[in-house]
Amino acid sequence: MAFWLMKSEPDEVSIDDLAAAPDRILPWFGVRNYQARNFMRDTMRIGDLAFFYHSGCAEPGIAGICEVCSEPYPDATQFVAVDPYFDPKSKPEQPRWWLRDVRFVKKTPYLTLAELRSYPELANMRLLARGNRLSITPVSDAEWAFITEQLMEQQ
DNA sequence: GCCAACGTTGGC
DNA sequence: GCCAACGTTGGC
Repeated sequence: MAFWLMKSEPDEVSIDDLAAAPDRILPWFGVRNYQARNFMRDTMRIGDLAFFYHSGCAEPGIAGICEVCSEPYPDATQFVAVDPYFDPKSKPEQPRWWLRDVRFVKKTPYLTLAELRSYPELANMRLLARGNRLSITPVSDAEWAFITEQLMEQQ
């Protein structure tokens, strides 16, 4: 099993939105970056766990954990002409953008970006790399263990 | 295949 | 709202 970090703007889809969705499942729509798409389409497996990260908000940070729960399938928004994620170059017979569903696992203590940056154990975390903009990044076993066991279990 | 121009992300 | 960093596009 692999671990991931997936960014979402909470104004669009937050951890609470995922928790409130039918069956607590939502498609991870809107990814329009090839590297992030490849992670989602080719590398992820059902059962992988991901940090649900809130970006583009007053205090960005990890808000919870979700689980990859479907095989990849085409992102429907790419074909909808009035959709913000419409891609006129993508054809239904050869979709460019793929996604998977994720299922709510739990909310966690909110770990801000600033706090994450303060731990030497996370110095090499992809999220924290200079200029990183990727919306889906791998998380190492050690990083996952440190965050879930050391940072989220404290009272 | 190079690279300038442009658009986007995302923290601040 | 600003701007650094990065990805994509398209002319050559």
